[in-house]
Amino acid sequence: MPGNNPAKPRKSPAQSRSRATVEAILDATAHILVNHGLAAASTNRIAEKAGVSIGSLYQYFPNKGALIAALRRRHAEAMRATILQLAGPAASAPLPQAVRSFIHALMQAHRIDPQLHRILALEAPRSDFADSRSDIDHDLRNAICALLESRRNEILPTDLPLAAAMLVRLTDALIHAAVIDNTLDATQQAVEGEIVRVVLRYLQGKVA
Amino acid sequence: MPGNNPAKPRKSPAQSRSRATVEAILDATAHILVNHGLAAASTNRIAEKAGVSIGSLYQYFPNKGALIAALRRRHAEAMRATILQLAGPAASAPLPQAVRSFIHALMQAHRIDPQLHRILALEAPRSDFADSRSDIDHDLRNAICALLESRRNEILPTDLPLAAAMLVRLTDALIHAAVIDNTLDATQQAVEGEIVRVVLRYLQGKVA
Amino acid sequence: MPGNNPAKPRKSPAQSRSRATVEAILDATAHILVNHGLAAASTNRIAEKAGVSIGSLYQYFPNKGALIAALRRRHAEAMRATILQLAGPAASAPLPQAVRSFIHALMQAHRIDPQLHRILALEAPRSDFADSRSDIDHDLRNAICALLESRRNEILPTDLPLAAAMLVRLTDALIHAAVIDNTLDATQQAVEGEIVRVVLRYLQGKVA
Amino acid sequence: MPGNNPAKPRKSPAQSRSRATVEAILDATAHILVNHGLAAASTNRIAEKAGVSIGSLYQYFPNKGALIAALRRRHAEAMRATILQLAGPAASAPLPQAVRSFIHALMQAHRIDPQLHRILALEAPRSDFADSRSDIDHDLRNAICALLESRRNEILPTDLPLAAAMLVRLTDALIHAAVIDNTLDATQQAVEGEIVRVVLRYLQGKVA
DNA sequence: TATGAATGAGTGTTCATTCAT
DNA sequence: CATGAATGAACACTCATTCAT
Repeated sequence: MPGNNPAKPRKSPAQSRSRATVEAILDATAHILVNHGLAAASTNRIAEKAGVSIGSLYQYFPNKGALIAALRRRHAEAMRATILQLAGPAASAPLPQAVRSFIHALMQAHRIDPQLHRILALEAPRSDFADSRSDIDHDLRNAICALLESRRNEILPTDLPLAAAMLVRLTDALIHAAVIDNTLDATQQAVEGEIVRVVLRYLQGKVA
Repeated sequence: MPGNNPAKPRKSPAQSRSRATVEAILDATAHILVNHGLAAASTNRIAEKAGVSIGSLYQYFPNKGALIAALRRRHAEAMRATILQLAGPAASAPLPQAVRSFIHALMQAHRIDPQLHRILALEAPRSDFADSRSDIDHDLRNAICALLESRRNEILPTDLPLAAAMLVRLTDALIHAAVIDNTLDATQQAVEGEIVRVVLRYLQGKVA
Repeated sequence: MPGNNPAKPRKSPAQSRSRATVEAILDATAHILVNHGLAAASTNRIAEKAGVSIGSLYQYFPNKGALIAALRRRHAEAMRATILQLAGPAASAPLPQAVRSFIHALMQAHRIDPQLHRILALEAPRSDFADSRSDIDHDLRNAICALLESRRNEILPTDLPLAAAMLVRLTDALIHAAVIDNTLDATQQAVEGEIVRVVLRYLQGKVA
Repeated sequence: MPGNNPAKPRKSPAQSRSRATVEAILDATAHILVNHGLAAASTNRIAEKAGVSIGSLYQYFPNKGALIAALRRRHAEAMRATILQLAGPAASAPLPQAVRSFIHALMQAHRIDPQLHRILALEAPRSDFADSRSDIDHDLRNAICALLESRRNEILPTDLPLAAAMLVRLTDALIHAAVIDNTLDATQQAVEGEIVRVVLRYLQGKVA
């Protein structure tokens, strides 16, 4: 009998409705950010685009900053998942292969929604709330630092935390240039190879 | 016409007054951006700080975007001058020395007004695509590309425009991290040396 | 009909549940008014505090004004009961004693929940003209008028309805100052004595 | 020649324009408070009624509270002037005459704009800013206390500060009842006489 | 009958920009 | 040319109330 399924918890429909609303709001936010810019992303416009009343938006997000932060979190989570999936297995491979996998994973992660990534990374105010960008960077830094330490006798740099921090910034900047700003006048494949070379030469003085 | 001296004056005092007013407005803008943040930089507040009426501000700048753009231009010009002065002479030095000078020049340029640079680079909305940041980057890219080409037999990369573009982005990102965000947990001297190593190993496979 | 006991039950549990819900809502309203102020007393917050859904709140009260009015009524009823209990027996006492008892009863009534009384009396918007404050004042006025008339040869005022009305306002204002606003810079005991003197001198020209 | 009068200071027209705008805003505020109540007095509505843009309103008042406070101040000033003018001369008269003048002055002051007075006294939130009501009460209390002290051997009360405070509250409440709420069922003249009697009997045990 | 997600008119306030003087 | 009073669209956010479930 439809409409009276005792297996489903009573609260479930309400929860799924809520979740759908939240997703619609986040989707609308991303859409407006990407297509009209941060300045155009007013809460009223977001609500309208989401097909939801402004009151509903504020039922789920206490203020605009929290909304942006949630979107940031969602996006960061997607990137993190991609990175983990693609780079995780390569952590124990020989260094050149590990670096190649890592760079590839980062580039793929940046391809999830490059325009959104650009706005969240560059324009959205950092001081708002729960900066997930620094979170992901921090995790990455730690992971890379560990990876370097496990091979400290194969590599040239001695201040490993510094090397790790620099690698994170460096790769991030180059990948942004390649994937997001497209200011490198070269195919993304070519750039990927060149980033690998930058990193391997920095770490080992050679590529192979 | 009485007193119409075609040499230069007559108009000059007015022009120098104008220039002084423009400078006062730009100074006030920079001061407020640095000390109170982008959100506090309203045109009325800028005019007040500059000791000028809001009407006068709009006599010199058609809108707020033009004001920010002018400040950006002025700041970029100061950086460009610093870079030219410090790195120019080293262009013909041996590669390691040239790289060292270049990196040092870039770091000094970022030390002119790091907080202003941060806001202009990351927070202030760029009004149109033809902005001064890409200008300075473009010039830098050309200069470096020329430098690489004049030593194409000493270096490993073969796609020199790509290498130049990557070096610009890479150094900029690392210098920002060191000078502006201070997120590298190391002294600026140490970072400067490490950036030099990244670049030289990328170019030559070795530092010396 | 099985189990249909005509005595009282069947309906009673539902009614008592209703009453309990209403009481919970009124309690929550009073609590929020006293502890967080009128501005914080939103219907949603009241419902939450009462452990009831916002829908249920509107099942029992057609709108917010009715809710406040009900709370006002409940509070007035409590005050009325206190006054009746404390002042009733003294109605037939000699005038000075009667006045003393009356004033004391009024002060005690204002001590039931002074903070709530303050908000209901001063801040909460009165929805319609037929409010309980005028009710209690009206009853009081009549009672006092009767008391004065039964002693019209002992007292100075001749327009007894006017005297009664003035006494009600006068005592109310002074008790508010003493118990609620505490703006008299004197102990409540001292104020009570002084109010008695004001009243007795007005009625008799002397205290004893 | 019209439009070029060098006798008038340059800033004068601007100042008079400003003053007119401020007055218009305060007038509009008072009008809306009186005719539509506190709840209807939104800043946008006030600006509209004043024939002024909402921006202008905020040029002269930093927030709504300051606007209400300014209105309160203006009204209190008018009342204070009336009281001073009518009661000032009587301060040195014999007590009965002084009391009569005082009460009369207070009643006249409350007749300036009774409805506005009612809203400012009862509904407008006290916690906002510069509570002029307490100011005027405080001044009154001090004035009356001084008056009582100069005649301490003619009067019955011994705690003069308390007596003064009570007289202020008492007269205020009775005048409100007479002039503003009109809940005394008597002519204002009759009430005025009766208030005088309350006060004189309290102070002297007799009226003459 | 109870629930709570959803509504949307309305609030106080800001600020880039204009224009009469 | 300079002034600064004036503008008003726009913003982030609230809350009494409704209604599908």
